[in-house]
Amino acid sequence: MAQKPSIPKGTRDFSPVEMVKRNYIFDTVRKVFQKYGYLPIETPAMENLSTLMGKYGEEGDKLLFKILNSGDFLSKADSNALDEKASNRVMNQISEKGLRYDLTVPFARYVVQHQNDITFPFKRYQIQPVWRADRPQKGRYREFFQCDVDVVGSNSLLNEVELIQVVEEVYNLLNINVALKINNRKILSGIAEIIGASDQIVDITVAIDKLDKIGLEKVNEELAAKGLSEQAINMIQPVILLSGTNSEKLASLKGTLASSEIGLKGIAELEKVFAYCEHLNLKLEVELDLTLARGLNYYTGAIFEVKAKDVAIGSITGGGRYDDLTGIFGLKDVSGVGISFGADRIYDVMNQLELFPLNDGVRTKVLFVNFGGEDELYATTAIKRIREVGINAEFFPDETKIQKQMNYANKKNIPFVVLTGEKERAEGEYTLKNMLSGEQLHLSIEKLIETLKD
RNA sequence: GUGAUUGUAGCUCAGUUGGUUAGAGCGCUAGAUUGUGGUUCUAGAGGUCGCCGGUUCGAGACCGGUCUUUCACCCCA
Repeated sequence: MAQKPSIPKGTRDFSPVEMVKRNYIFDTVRKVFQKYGYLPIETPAMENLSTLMGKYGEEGDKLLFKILNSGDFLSKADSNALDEKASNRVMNQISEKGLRYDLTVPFARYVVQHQNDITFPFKRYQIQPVWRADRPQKGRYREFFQCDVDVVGSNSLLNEVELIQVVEEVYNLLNINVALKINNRKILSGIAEIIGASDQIVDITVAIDKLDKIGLEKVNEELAAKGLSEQAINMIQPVILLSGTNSEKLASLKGTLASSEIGLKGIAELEKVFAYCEHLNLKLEVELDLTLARGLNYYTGAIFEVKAKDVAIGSITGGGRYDDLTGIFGLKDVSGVGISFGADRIYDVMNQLELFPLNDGVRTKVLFVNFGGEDELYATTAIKRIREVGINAEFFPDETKIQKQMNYANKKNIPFVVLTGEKERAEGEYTLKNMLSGEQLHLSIEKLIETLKD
């Protein structure tokens, strides 16, 4: 047992059964992304730490996987820092690369680096794994796949609306019941502004994000613990407890935020997005949720989150608008908006609800039993013709007992088996066995292909 | 990072207050069946009880550490 190999905590192997299902998800989102004009890119698994650090907040920095420098890295490190066991100082000297934490920041880096080759607005999608060093738990892995779609170089709210359409179409195709929650960072900023706590917007959003989980009282306690005055906490109560339809909520907010220019701008943005969605007659449930904050500190406008309605697993898609992400890398005034589909959580949801269709396209339809000798060529020739018409076929590579070969077909769920021994070869025919019914037919090659086609 | 929790055959799990040679079901291999799988019958293989250390005459069981699993918190897809 001790010698048994293993994989790192929070990572997983994907066997054929799982990969067929995973690819179904990837193929579906890819198809939708392309339909809306997004094109694929890929970026390296590792980035320079300077690219990654400081983009995800303090918490995010801790969750970055760092890669040790090559060679005798310790001899180049500051011996004082080593003696003092000052992890942070030592880390800077022995590691300059890290595994990417998401796809958005590497994308911003990509946009800046390739700005002269890119035509804006630039619409791209990216389906790759990301890594986070937090403790695995339900629906949380250390290595997982994100499917990102982003548009950069356009301020238009049409992009927000389009992404909502993408969400609707993807989950419609996958047959998952979802609700999209939307908020706007500008409204949150407005709220912080009117209570005179603009610098504490992150604390405030993090706290009110927990309303569902811990309840109003605890949220208020947390706000107080963060140093908000009683008066300030009182002022935001109506905001936290806002209810009604989206337009009712917005109307009420307009009153509360009347004196905040930025707050009103956020409201106007949401109004337009809602209006367009209504016009397009989207079936997707889109709900304004002021408790939706999201920790990432680079969002500046819309914030999205999608939850599966039938499974409790946290959000399965998230995103938002970021006005100045490329600014950190030296390219000003490029606004972007994007969302990320969490493939692994979507998989978990679909698996739990048994939503995966039988995927016949990836299954072998017919197995030829190997009789060896001259029969091998006879079979190989027939298999070539069967494959030419697009039917998945395989030939058992070794001449072993038929029992074993039949069993192989059985285990792989192959619906048809062809027997081509001396008898068949002499008659120029093929014995086709239906593995479900057990029925056997003697057929010419033409009839065989015809039968396998339907 | 904090607090719990799990680990015995390939898989799912039994294993009494510490006591001889650690079991079951499923799966696997072989045979019954030399051109027929999925059913049935028979036989067989497969374990350093996660790892390291400690207590004891004696540890799968008790203690410490470590890794792993699962879950909550923080945070997040």
